[in-house]
Amino acid sequence: MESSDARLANRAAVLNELLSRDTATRVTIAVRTGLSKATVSRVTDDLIQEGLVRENGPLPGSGPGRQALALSIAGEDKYVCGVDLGGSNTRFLVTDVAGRVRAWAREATPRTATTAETARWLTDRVTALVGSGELHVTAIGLPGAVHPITQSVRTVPNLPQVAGTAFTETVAAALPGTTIFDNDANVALLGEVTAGAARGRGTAVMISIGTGLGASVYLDGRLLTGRTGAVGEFGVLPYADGTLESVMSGAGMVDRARRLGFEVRDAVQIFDRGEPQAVLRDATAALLSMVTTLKVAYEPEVVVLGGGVAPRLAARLDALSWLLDDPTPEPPEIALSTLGDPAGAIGALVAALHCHYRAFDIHTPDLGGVATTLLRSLPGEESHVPAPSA
Amino acid sequence: MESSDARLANRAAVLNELLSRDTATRVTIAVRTGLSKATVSRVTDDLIQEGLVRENGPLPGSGPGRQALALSIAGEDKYVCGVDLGGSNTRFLVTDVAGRVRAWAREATPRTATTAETARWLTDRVTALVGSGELHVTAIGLPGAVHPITQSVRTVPNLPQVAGTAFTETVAAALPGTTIFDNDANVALLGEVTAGAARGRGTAVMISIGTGLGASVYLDGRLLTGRTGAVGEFGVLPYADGTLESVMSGAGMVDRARRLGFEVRDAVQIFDRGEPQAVLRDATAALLSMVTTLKVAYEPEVVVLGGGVAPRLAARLDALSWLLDDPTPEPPEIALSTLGDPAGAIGALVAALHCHYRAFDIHTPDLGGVATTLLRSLPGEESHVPAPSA
DNA sequence: CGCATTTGATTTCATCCTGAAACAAAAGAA
DNA sequence: TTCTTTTGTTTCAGGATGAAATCAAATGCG
Repeated sequence: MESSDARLANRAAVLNELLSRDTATRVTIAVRTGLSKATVSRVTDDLIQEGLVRENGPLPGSGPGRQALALSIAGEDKYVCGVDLGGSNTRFLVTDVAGRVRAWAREATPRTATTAETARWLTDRVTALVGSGELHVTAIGLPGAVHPITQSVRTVPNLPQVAGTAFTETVAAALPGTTIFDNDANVALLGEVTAGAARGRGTAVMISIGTGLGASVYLDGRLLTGRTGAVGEFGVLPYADGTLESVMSGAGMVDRARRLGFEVRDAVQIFDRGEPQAVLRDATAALLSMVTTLKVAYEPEVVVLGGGVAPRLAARLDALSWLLDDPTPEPPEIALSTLGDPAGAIGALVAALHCHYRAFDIHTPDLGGVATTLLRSLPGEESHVPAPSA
Repeated sequence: MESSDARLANRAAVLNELLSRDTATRVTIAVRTGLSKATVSRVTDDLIQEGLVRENGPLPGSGPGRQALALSIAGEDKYVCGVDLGGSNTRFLVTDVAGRVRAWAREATPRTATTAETARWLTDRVTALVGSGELHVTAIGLPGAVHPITQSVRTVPNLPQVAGTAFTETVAAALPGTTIFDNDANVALLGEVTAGAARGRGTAVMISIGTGLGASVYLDGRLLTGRTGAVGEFGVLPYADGTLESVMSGAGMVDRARRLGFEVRDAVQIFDRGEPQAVLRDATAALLSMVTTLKVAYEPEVVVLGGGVAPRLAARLDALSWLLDDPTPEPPEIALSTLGDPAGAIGALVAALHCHYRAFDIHTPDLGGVATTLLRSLPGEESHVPAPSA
């Protein structure tokens, strides 16, 4: 199938318009995209033919004149899935291709399982959540560097069974449709850029402080992964007599506290107690150093702090008021993740949607509208599996 | 003037073909670009109408058949200029819009002059070198961060008189055509990417170690400047008890050596003597640290070392064989600048050419051919001013 | 109730651009 | 001179767009 360049751009424009508003007609699309009514009509007809768009009933008109036909994204039974496979918990999110939520879940990750068992567990959960729907794309964020070409996974201290290509290949083989993998920090940032703290920003950086330490970079409208997917592994950089990760990651802080003779369960506890002070002070200083490096490296508009420890760290940052003596003319905003823990699953879902439409040569730069309506359908419950349909 | 998208792309394809080969005909262009003969003919006629392309005499044919008409970039009298305004020396390079060298010069920068005097000095030199030609674009690299929108210059310890907007505005007002400014490390990297050590690479990073310390980033085919032009100022990052710049820049090394009681003229002398060892050791370690940071931040295909000290440092790097124990799966190549000191002027000239053609909506992603032929016309002489033409 | 008005969607038509193919031009070879 | 070969132009069909005319359907007013 070969089509002209302009045609593809117009298809994308029409479809993006449909994705961002929940109700649209041919005329409103023409006005918003700047295309002529004729072109919109033709493109729309094509999209309907291809099954990407559906003509709903007539829209009740407000004034005189013919009733407009409501258009919407078709494919209530075509599903995409976003997964955030974490070191301790895993979140699943299933929507149709318009981003309408179908099911979600949050479960403990089987930490001691083998590669095959973990893969089986994950695909079983996805299959169960998808139910009778037709799964088109699954995007999985996981705590390791994912090679963008080979999909091989590296450096996974938290979840060693997914390293290499065995896990990704097994999962991809067991799931219908396309399966893509990416670093969990990357998909979390994609979530924040699409619908969270970095919404609408052209360039943003996210520091994810969980068990480990990760950074991810969104530059001029694209996630920066690097040739091997290792971009953002700032945790390995030397700091003091260790690495940044050893000082400011959750595991690193707990480790240091224990060596000082403190009994601690997790990093959050350290913050809540305010002890050991040395660990807290060093972690804050390390974060400061990391933000400085990120600033020089990318000049982001905003630095998003994410992960379980982030809210506590942010409070300390404010106390230091380090932003005030920043000599940079236009310093980045510092923001907390607004999506919180589900950011990864939401970002993975956004990646899955991008992937789905890319297969139709449709570039979907802004899924902000989709993601926002999606957010409203996600209450705090742990999981939701739809009743089996007839 | 409004034109279709495909038309612009084809214009660009034809013109890029002409820029990269010194001799071309309509048929060879059609073959190389994949366009049809008809389209090439039409586009070429347009370009000739606009004065961008010229039809030269018939090309002596090798076999039977009609003689082909040679085409070439028009505009022998339309000039562009690249300037590398350094802390101690300034290089000028003037070519026509096809990159054919017209004049060049290297002079000591007037360090104690005022802003107005420096601007006057620079514009006088450019005007003299341009002579009777028609200057279209001047690109100037200077040792400071240049705000990409306001063109305001920041952080210029080496050349304080160009800070702010006074210098850039004065120069732009005094020179005909368009004048653009950028950081000197950025234009040097543009030179290396176009015709030097990073030729043809999609992503590359350059560390420029001169009096000061600068890094520049070329990512996926574009120079990364950041919102305010401050991307790459890794020199300000803290290192040991100072900053990276204080440890591994030329000025910083000299300063540290003198504090240790050594009498040194410049950093090169420190390397040649091999003393003070502490200064050398720290500088090497700092470079190592910087390369590690750059690797994590961008995963470049190649790291280019430039600036006067670079060759000496590179020798030490080899001795450390630090590349061998690099745990990264695909570590970047480390390369010395192959353009050397003129890299900045060449890169500035490339930027000027890009700018010139961009005004015609023609994107020139690869000026490698132009820059290479340009290199051959640049012998080691200090300057060359053309004889005044009638 | 009939008809003008208004708004939505489609169709028609002029325009622009491309590529394939036919055609014209020019040079060398037999 | 005539044929062959290569270059460059012209012609024509095929897509695609936008403006405008046209068709379609709903409201409101006399």
